[in-house]
Amino acid sequence: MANDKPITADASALFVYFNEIGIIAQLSSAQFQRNLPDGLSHSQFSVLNWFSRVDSQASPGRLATAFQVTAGAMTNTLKKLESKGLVKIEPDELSGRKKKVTVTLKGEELHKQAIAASAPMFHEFAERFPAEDIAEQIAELRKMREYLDERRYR
Amino acid sequence: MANDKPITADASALFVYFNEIGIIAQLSSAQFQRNLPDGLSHSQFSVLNWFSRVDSQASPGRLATAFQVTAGAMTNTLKKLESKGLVKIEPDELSGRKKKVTVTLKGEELHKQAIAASAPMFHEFAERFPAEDIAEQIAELRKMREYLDERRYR
DNA sequence: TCAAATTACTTTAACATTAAACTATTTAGT
DNA sequence: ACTAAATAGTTTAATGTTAAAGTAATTTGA
Repeated sequence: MANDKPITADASALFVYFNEIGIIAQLSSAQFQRNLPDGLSHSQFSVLNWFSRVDSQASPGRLATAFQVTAGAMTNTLKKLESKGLVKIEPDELSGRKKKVTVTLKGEELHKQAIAASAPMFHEFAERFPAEDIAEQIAELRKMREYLDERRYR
Repeated sequence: MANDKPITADASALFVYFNEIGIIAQLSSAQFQRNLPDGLSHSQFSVLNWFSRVDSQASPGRLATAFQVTAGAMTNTLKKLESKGLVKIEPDELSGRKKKVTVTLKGEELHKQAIAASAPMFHEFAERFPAEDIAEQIAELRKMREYLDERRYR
């Protein structure tokens, strides 16, 4: 295992960068979870959120990849969402191996409700952090997210 | 539960902001974990990293608070670190309820090794993202992290 | 065409985390 | 000084995630 290239200032800064991001993710998600409608876990919310953000339908495998969880974990999450009537799971008409998952109307509503429930929190943040700064940061963060997203398939 | 204040553009941007951060945290931590020395879990590494970043000693409770995990989870993590000789757990001489946790030399070395193992990855990132941009982003992220850190105690 | 490899999803055992109950110690109030 | 409340940490049962093995369907290629 030959890699004794020293850690440069740049690489070290990136370690700090990802560390800060990890802490913010943990703290903000803990805050957010407190406001979730009863019985909706973070992973369940994430699936509903994905449907509102990315596509209106997906296979279980596509969702598992998107969230970097195993197929088994996604089977579990989708079963719970289905049992609450928040998603619909149908066989895929093009392939007997796949399934087609879509959000139900009830699912969409609960997603909206979850977001609305944390609106006060977001407003509190918004008072403290200028919209312009956040917009700039989003642009930068998006670059990193897209890079990581591409990179992981290689 | 009366809060029907609508979600403004600002609050909505913050939702996107935290979403991007959450995805980056997930993808980068998954990458990072692949390089961890055998038998060192992410939570175990985090504790070692905290000691190198924040303080040279701590009680289990302080660590649990720092990572937003329950005291039970920290008991478990510390037991494993102790059984591998990476931390030392002693009674606190000032209080019979508390314990004093410190990193051992072996723990410090494994921490360094873990960071060194992911150096190639960080160098790859460093090529793609200018040091200046990262430095600016760290400054912004730090503000948010500090704000969240204060906020959670209220 | 048919056997082997791959793909999609599910099931299961092991492990990490949580909430809640529990033990032990310290602090506060009278 | 005593008692009640608070604090620090541990244990336990339940839940969610993973890795690995299992089932079923599809694709590849000789």
